[in-house]
Amino acid sequence: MSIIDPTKDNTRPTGTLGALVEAQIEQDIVEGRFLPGDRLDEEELATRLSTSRTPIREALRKLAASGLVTIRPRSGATVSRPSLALVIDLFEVVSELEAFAARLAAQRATDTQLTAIQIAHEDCERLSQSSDAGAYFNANLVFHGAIWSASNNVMLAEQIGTVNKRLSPYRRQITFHPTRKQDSQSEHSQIANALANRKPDVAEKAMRDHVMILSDDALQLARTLRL
Amino acid sequence: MSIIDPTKDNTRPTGTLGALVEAQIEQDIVEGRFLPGDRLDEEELATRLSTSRTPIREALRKLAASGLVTIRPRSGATVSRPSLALVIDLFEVVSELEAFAARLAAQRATDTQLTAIQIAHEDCERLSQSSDAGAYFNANLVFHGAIWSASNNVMLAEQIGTVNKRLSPYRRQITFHPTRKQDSQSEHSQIANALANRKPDVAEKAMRDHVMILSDDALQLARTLRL
DNA sequence: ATTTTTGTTCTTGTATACAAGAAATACGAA
DNA sequence: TTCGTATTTCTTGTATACAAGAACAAAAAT
Repeated sequence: MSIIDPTKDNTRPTGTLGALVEAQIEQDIVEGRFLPGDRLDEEELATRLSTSRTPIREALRKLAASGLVTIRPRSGATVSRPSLALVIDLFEVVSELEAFAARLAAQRATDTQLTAIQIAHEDCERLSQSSDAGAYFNANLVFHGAIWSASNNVMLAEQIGTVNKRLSPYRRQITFHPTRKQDSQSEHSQIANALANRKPDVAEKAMRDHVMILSDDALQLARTLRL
Repeated sequence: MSIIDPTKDNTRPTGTLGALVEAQIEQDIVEGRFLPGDRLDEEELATRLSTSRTPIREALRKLAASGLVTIRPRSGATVSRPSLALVIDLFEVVSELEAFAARLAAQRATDTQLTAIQIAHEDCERLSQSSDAGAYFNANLVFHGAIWSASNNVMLAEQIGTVNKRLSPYRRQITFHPTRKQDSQSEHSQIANALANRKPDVAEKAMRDHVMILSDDALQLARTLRL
């Protein structure tokens, strides 16, 4: 498991690498290379990212503020491992936010944004046939992201993104389910249609249901993993 | 303007003061002693809070992650001064979240939580007569907080709290309007009634409208302040 | 055997030193 | 004067040293 991407140049000595450090750690969590509960040793991270503890600490604080990391005073940082109850709460919040984004998108999306959604939808369609689960996961993210963006509410999009990052450890594995991809696609179609026809109520409901189903799957998984 | 509370002992040499530093700076922003746009000089804060730059920097990073502070690389930190468009977006998000919280509270609040809401409502009523605008502002916050908490969704309550902190510079001054307090109280009554009678739809709508009106007032103020 | 206690080690928390970029200022030319 | 440029100063970014609490392990007592 190589944390550092060998294709990237990590030898550059100067620059504001604090931000890079944060991005790197965040990626490692979101993409599942660090798992919930994993200890994040400052010195270990520092040597691994070839820097000192200072930028690491600052990055960890930021990630803690966003909820991705938990810091216990004098005890170090770990990847957040929220209780099942908290994960349920998070899903509840994100489904409401995404539903709201869909409503706003139906009201406000520009034509360009609508076509972007359509294209993302078609990409999903294509990849739902393929066996590359990771690719479908990413395409799915693009589809949802296009809607957040089409809500034309920057803060809403940001909030959804933050919450989604916290949920990604639990969401990531779901699309592996074979039948789920088919269902998901038909739900996407409903959503895309509602947006294209500018039906806020329909879009909102379709999106809420869609995310809720995802939530249920994720929660079932979380339960079997004895979260 | 004394940033440091003179009643507190700030001479203690040890302890995990990083958290205290963060809380202190956050308070200074939320309570309006630092205004949007104000520069947050690390060394100045360090001497003022009688510590070194390290804890200050870590606190500033955390606050930046929560949106209260903006850090431009190699240029230092300032209190975030979002554009009018962003403030509008934030209000839109928070009104939706609070509306959702009201809906959930109507569905799930325990009897104890309902009475807490009722008591907070009565406190508001009492203080709406008084001339102490700050006291009313705080009572109002308690009333809303009781509802967030009664939603029995920890993450939702947390999110609303975070967004509200970002808006506090713009919200704080509104309750000064004399007629507004009366209207606000009647809106609170509607909300409290809907919750007591467990009418989710009514509670949701009443809360959304209530927050929206506050938003409009705040935005008008923000406009006159040439945000 | 279990539990308590004590000591050691390891990690985090804080302070400080140094490096390096940004802002401000002063100077010179048009 | 005004603009451009060079220089200086100041602040932030990073590394490291030291302090202090927490986790761990070993030993002693029950």
